[in-house]
Amino acid sequence: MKSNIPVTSLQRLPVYLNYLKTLGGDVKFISSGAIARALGMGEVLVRKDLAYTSAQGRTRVGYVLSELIAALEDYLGCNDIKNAAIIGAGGLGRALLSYGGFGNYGIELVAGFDNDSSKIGGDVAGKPILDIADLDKGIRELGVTLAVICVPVKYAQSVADRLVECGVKAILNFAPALLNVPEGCTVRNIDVAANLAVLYSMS
Amino acid sequence: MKSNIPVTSLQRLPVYLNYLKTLGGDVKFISSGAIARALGMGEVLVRKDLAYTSAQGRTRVGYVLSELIAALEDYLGCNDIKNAAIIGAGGLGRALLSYGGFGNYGIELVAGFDNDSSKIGGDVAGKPILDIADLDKGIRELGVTLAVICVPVKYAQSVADRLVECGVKAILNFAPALLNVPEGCTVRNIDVAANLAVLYSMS
DNA sequence: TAGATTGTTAATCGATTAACAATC
DNA sequence: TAGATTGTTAATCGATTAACAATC
Repeated sequence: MKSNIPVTSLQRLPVYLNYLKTLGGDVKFISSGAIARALGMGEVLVRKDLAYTSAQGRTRVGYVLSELIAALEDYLGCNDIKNAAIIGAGGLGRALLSYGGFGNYGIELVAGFDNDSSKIGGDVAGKPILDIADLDKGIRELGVTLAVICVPVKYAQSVADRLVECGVKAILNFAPALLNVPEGCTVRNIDVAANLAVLYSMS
Repeated sequence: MKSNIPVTSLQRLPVYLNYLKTLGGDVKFISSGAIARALGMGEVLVRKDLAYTSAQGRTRVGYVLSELIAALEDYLGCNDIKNAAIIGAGGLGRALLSYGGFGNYGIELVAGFDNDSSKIGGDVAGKPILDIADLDKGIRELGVTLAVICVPVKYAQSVADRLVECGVKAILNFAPALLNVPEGCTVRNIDVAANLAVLYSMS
């Protein structure tokens, strides 16, 4: 959808946004050089990345901080509200339901799903836990387009199939499973243990 | 440490390992082509990646599955036991303490740390929750070299500083903060909300 | 043998960096 | 004006892919 931005650039945009938001209200302008120094990157790369958005720098001055933040938010779709669901209300699923950071990107968590009858009907941080047997109905009725899979690995593929079937466009998968999904749905796996092992191998 | 393997290759090794482990006990050999097809990648890339490990394929046959798994485990250090701690025993921290997947990579979770007196002295999944005031002492005594930061963003940098001070070599950071650490310590941030937003932008 | 597969060398592709003109 | 900064074009670098010799 996002024309021709490299994925690597796209992945850096939230990093810029995050950093810019930490700057106090007295900062009005910021240059690509200053951003680059703060983030330990090359300044040309910063300018190129920012150029994919609608941000416009001013020569001799840099970028107007508020405009730059707005451009990044706009590009990342933070102003389009998107509904998301957490599938699996175990420890991780519940932690994510309680996490407030999704709102920064226009993502609204609308429900969790689980198969445990002691959880179904309850809520976490105000978000209802629904019966995973009603996943399809719930996803459709709530207009969910993003999902996070936090179910045990053996259920992950069937959950993904049902999500795709219901029109979910992007899935973040915490189960250590390779999910097979058709074109039109984007999946990303996050394997915390593997990440830590790789970090260790790098050090 | 790992000579000259590209980070991109290194990050794929756990994916191969995971896939290979799902293959039933009746599979004795596997070719790079079969792996590539299953994972949707190019077969030359698979061979190149595997060549960084001690794996040796056999012409006409492929790799001996058990040998290949062993080579990957060896390369990723799954046979060196490394002690890890989770800093912050909120929802996410506790979920990670309960997660059994670390053992696959030779990572042993030895403790959680928190500042909440109602949690200190307790345990999660058999792992003790220690007082974060004693972080330095605990990390040193327990021989922790890997850490996962799950504390609120405002504490993240100071926790990181203390971890580095105590010799922690790799940090996985779930707080949405840019951590400043010296050479010799590797940090990786995981921002679940940003990941989901990027996925959405890609679709 | 013919065919399948590995491992490596060369070619391609894409992302990052360097150079620089434009501008205020 | 001089200097700082953007945005873009060209060069470099690194990772992926293609080609192919070796082998069983």
